[in-house]
Amino acid sequence: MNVVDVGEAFGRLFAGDFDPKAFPIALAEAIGTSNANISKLKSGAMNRSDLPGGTLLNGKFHFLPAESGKTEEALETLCESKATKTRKVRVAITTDGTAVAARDMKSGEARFCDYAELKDNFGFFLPLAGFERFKAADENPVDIRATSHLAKLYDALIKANPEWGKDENRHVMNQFMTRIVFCLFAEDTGILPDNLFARCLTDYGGNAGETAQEAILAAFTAMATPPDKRNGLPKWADDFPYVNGGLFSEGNAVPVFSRTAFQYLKEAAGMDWKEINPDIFGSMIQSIADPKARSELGMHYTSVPNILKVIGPLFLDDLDEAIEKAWTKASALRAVLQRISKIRVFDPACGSGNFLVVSYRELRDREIRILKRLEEIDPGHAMEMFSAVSLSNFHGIEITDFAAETAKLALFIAEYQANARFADVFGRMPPALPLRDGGHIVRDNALRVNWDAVCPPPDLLEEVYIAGNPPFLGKAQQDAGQKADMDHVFDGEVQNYRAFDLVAAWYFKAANYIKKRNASAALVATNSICQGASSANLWPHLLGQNIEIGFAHRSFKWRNNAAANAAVICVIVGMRNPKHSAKRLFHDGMEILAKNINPYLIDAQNTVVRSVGRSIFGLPFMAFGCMPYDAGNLLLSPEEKVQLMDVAPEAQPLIKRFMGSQEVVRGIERYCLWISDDQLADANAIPEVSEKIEATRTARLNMKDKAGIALADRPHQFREHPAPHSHAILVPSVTSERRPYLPVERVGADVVASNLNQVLYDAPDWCLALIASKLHLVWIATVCGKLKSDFRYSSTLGWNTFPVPDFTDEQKASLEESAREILLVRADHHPKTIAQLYDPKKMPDDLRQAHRRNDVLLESMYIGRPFRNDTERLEHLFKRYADRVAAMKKGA
DNA sequence: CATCCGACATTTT
DNA sequence: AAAATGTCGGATG
Repeated sequence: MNVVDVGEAFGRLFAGDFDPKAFPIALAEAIGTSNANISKLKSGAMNRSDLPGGTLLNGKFHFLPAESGKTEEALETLCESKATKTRKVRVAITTDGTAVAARDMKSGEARFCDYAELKDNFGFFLPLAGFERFKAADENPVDIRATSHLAKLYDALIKANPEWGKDENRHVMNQFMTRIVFCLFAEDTGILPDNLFARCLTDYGGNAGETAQEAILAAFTAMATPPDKRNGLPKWADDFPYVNGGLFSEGNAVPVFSRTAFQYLKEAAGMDWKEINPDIFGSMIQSIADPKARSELGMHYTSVPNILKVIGPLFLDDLDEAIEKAWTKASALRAVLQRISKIRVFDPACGSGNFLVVSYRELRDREIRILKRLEEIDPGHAMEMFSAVSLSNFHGIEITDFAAETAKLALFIAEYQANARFADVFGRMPPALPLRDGGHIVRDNALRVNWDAVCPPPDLLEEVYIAGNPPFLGKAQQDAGQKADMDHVFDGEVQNYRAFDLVAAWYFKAANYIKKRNASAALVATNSICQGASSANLWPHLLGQNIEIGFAHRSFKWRNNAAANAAVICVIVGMRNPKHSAKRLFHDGMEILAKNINPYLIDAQNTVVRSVGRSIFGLPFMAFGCMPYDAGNLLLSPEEKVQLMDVAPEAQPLIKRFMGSQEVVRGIERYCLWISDDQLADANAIPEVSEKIEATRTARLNMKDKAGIALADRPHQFREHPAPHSHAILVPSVTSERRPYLPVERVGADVVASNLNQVLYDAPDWCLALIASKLHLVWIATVCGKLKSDFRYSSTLGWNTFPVPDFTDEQKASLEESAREILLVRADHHPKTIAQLYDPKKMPDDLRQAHRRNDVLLESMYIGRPFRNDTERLEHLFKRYADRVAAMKKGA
């Protein structure tokens, strides 16, 4: 049974009306209980429930049918049942046929939905079928639960108040959610009297939330109004103190509550919000409410471990070193305190403020540590000051209204929590209400505003650290506004910038900001900004202005606690003004001290490899494959080919094999129509073929780009239609990074190479020996782009720049011999595919040997012996490359 | 004309 | 659900 099966079973078994007897049996069936056990459950022999009418399946679920409208009570009964505990029940579930209420006893998470929606909630029950939901070890489960409750609340409210989901009302809805979060947090931390808000809900919200709207409205109005100006409010609302700080000042609309919405709100109120991390939940709430991030559900918030990867090497580690040095001297410690008070943190893409929150928390923690130490070594000189770390030293820019609001709230909560820790140690704390001024968050477009205006340049004693995780967006995904932003940042300063990822604009502005100032910057980015074309085109402009890379985290997989993670590989690059201190390079949990960190994030000189149209070492021309541009109309699966041959055998000469990356690597069979101009009349005479040609014409005419529309003129052909040739060497353009050698294949004239291959038409076989070498793989892996972490072969960046010595004819001949040897060994293993043959764990010994001989042979032609390791390979290749480029410049 | 790219997309396990 | 691994079309220079 797999996950899809469970989903289907839920859809099938819970489609009809509710039957209290059949329900638990259906549930048991849906989670894959064996038929034998289902019979026993039916007969009652296996039912371990201690509740009348209940059904309990050991270790799985405990079910109790609820009276109409009483699901909450029934759920409580289930959770308190002794059998639930002793029988290790995972999920308690009840329904009255209209509403469903369930609780995961392990995680504590609850789920409420309509009976009809049960099938859409099957994910909640997956643990019963043996599929555990992901939970990271290093982050707080309370955050996740809180977010999930709030997300559910948000959904339920929008469902009950469809007009609140409209764009024009979004700000009001956002504000409402922020206020709810404030209340939940405040009543658990003593800012509001204990459980005041929860009591307001249970006492005045009605049984199923009928009067929740009025009750919450009264509470909000009270908090927005000083006590002496309140009138017309119910008496109980007087318990709510006046909260200013802008949080409740503007409007105070409250939506109508459905029963489900009310349940989720009470569920959220029942949690202990003291333990909430403002850094995480802030961004998750934001993504719940932000329509753009809505589908991404917290995908892009930066986890605390990742934030620490940025701010640790950026300034915290250095600060810790200073504290360590000063540890025994009060005056030195005071100097560090003074320094901490002058540190400013600036996140130009702050979202809901998690970088700022974590930075604030870390600085306050260090301050508390120093103050504690000062009391030990210099008693009697108590600090007058409460804390020298001011929220006004934290600057942010955020484009969306709700996120900016959340950032202010999150910073306030962080301050409150830090004050509470301070009180734990020193026993004093300033009053929490009314709210004071918070962080300096500007709602604006970071690529348009002058950063100096948001975060004034540091004076002699100050330090500014830029940190953040700006949005990543490839050139093809940017909208017109974002492209205009790119123009605004780069135009006239940098060439070829239109191909950059959007995040590059933040790097550029950050580099400009820190230049010649007591400031440095580190941002999270997609790894593509340190690969291929971006390394060559972007970084020389950043490093050219007397800026260096002080530290970097090489590619790591994006990960946070959101349900669905963004699929991207990231890097973090720290930029600074030149310094003597060590340069730190992090990778796979290791840290190395580098002499220099270059734009590919390796410890080497700042040489970048630029794309060129022809090989600068005289290698044969490598062409781009043929792009169908046909919406699939000119392509044929093996079945379609057979079909076509059945009805129109005369189409045979128009059909060729079609190979992209997959077809080369995994031996997949695919065909296409390949029609030369003089075959066109024949082709059109076959109705089945002419139909496909017409379909291609129509598809092209409907394309967005001009090039596509222009191609409608010759709908019988692919975009590329190379001259006839006798054979070709194919190099897949994207392939797995795990293989020890790049896949490469030699094919005859009967094959069309798609745009997913780079092609050497009619080239000598010694080229194949080059491509199949370790040396070439190392070069490609370093200077070409990647898709995630997989190799992306580029002719202009990789092949045309690949340094080779001037081979003699004998050398070429022996390389050809070596290439054929590899092909022969492969043939011996027929019908194994390249994917199977080059699986790092299963590669056959003879093939490995053939490649090793090829490597030894080739490398000896470079330096008279094989290279010792990849470092030596790269060093040598880069030197040859740089020499060549220098020689060409001289010649030009 | 000729590409490099994808806070991915789709398949495989 | 998580891991593996390469489609397809196009904006850009």
